[in-house]
Amino acid sequence: MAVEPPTPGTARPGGRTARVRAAVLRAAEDALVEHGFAGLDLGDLAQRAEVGRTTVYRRWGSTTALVADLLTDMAEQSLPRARTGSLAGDLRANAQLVRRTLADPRQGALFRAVLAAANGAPGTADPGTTEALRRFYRRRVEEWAPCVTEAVERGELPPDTDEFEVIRAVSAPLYYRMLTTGEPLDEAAADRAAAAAEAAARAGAYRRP
Amino acid sequence: MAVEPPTPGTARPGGRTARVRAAVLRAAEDALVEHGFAGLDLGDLAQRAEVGRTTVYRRWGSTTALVADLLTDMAEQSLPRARTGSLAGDLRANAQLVRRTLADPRQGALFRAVLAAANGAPGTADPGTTEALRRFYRRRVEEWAPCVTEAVERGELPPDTDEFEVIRAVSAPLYYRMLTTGEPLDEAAADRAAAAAEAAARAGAYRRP
DNA sequence: ATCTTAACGGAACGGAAGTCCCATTAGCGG
DNA sequence: CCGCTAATGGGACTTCCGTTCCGTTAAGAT
Repeated sequence: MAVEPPTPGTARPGGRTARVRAAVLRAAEDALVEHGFAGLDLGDLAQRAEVGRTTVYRRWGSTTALVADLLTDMAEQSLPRARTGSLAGDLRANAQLVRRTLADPRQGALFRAVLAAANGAPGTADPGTTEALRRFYRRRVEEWAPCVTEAVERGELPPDTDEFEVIRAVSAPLYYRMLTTGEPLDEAAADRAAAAAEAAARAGAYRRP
Repeated sequence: MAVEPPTPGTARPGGRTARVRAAVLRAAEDALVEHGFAGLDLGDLAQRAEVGRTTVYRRWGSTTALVADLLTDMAEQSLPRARTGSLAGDLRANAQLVRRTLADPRQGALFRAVLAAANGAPGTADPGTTEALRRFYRRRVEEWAPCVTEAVERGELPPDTDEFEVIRAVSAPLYYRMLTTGEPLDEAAADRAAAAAEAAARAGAYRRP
């Protein structure tokens, strides 16, 4: 006569449970790309994943919690950074990677939906979604930060440069453009983002206080 | 035996209709601040605004359409730009204004909710919301762009500098920080955003192609 | 001031989203 | 290989969102 298990899917994570999770997360991606976060329906998801409706409700409970799980899954697939030898080249490579991701119909829609999910329901929804999003971006930034550190060591940048802030400065204009304007994310925009971040970093705008 | 009117609220926009609109939009702001866009419920809104549920559904129909109307309303309250005399001062003033807005509990939550609404439901929802958001930001950028134009005329920046892009470059890092990291939007972050945009502009990173 | 009808609002309706119950399936430890 | 039970899934049930119907109110024109 044990009470309810704390969180379903933790005691027996292998085999079927893992298969169900993968199927639902993949279905969630598809649904987010098609209908966005606002149109995410757990019942529809169960059909897509060929999984019982009850299972989806029991395992995740809410759409935001499911997005949190999806973000955790996405964070595990980290992309290796470039190593071109120069700061300009590395930042350009990073900018083009971000641009390609956001400009891709599928990936771009997914990122917009995920951002909306994490920022569209404060207080009410579980804070786990916001935390998952932060972890995702922290990880991505940490992956590329060494580019800046190396540039500092080569003497290209001031010694007390905040390497994380430089990497974020590359992505920021691309995200801002995607979210607030309808202008396309072309390669020129990515190159400009990288060039601007580099110029600002050289001028010492990202030195630690 | 006329058919349904095209859009309710257009033939008799005065008096009660205007009062209802104002009450509902204000209630929508409150609800967005409290529960975010995902928790926006038209029925609850009607109660807050002390208005018939039917009216809200007939006038706006969906939560995204209501946010679109709210954005149109917000766009009309444009804030005057600063005139400090120097590019650095003007950009700092703009950065601090944006920072203050996003850091404010009410305004910040409202902006996150609105961004989520406009970017969280692509395809399915009316594209009017996205368009309203773009108009809002186009207007804000146009309000501040003269700062950059004047700096160009004073010879502080390259002649073919894209003034809109410089203004966007000031906001971008602040929005990116708000959306992807949990770090607070302090005054130092705003000053850094302004300094970075200025340095990049001086280096010619925002020259038109 | 009066008339027309656009717009509002209460109430009842239909349907879908989310929950509960319980039988069935299949991890995982022995 | 066997047994225990975590996890799944079908179906009934409940609740609430969005729509429809229709009478009432008041905006705007004459």
